[in-house]
Amino acid sequence: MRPTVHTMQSATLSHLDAITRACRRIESAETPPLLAELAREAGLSPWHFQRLFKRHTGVTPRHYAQAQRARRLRAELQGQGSVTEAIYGAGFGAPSRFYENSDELLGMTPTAWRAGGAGETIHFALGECSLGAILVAESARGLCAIALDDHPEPLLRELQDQFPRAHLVGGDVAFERRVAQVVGFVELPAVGLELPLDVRGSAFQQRVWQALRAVPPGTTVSYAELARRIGQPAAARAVARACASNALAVAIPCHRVVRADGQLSGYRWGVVRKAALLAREGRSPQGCGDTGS
DNA sequence: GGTTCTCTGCCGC
DNA sequence: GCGGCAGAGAACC
Repeated sequence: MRPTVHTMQSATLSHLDAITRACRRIESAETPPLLAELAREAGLSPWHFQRLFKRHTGVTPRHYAQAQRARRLRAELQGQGSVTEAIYGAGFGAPSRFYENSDELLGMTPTAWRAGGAGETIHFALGECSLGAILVAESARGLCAIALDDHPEPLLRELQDQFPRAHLVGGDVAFERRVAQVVGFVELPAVGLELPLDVRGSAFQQRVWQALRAVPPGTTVSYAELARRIGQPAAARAVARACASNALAVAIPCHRVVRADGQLSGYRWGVVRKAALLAREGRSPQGCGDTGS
């Protein structure tokens, strides 16, 4: 667009482009392409390409390929073939390769996943709290969604998008008590939430969310600091994306992540709610930027 | 259990 | 910013 900025940004832009192409390449490949191959296509050395890839995506090319394979396995398991066929179809060299890590990949055996996962039942309920409408959803493994909005309708649509194949069950009286419990927690996060969480995400996202849960109420942390805490100081942007992908408001306290200067950055469920949550925890949203690093 | 591939720290240009 | 090496470790067969 503007030729004057060309020299400043072209390197970064072409990197992003090359990494995006590499991602698409990994996604479409039958078996994961070699690092050297991806690097050659990006016009970079394997070492440098590997570093760039991780800086921008938060994961290494291999991790990305593994996540891709896990996604493909879930898709294969939706089909009619045997579990073994699905495992081979997803790109595993042998069933044993998969079973070594099945718990990490699916959280259960593939047969159980197929039986319960695809036709999974998720109980949900909508309620009201001081922050507006709230939706709470729970799978057999634990709470899988806590979401906030001004109105209940978008929350329900969002839940349907999040679990398109699941059997969503609302209006369950027993479950209403669970919602009351969660609302109580949202009103007073310091009391803690003693409920199992069904946290679904990539290995990287899981690490970020785990680090978030270690941030105590009444304190805040910057994206950069959070990136440091998971041992990837250069991955602040990827950390921010992982925070934004959080499906469990307040339980995974992404509202406690603020910009390095203490200003509030975005919040999936609205910056106003983020400010309210922080104020409630005894942390004024501004002028407290020192995250104590 | 050996081989191949990946990843990272470090250094040089 | 980028390339390259060494060494450790993971993944694979």
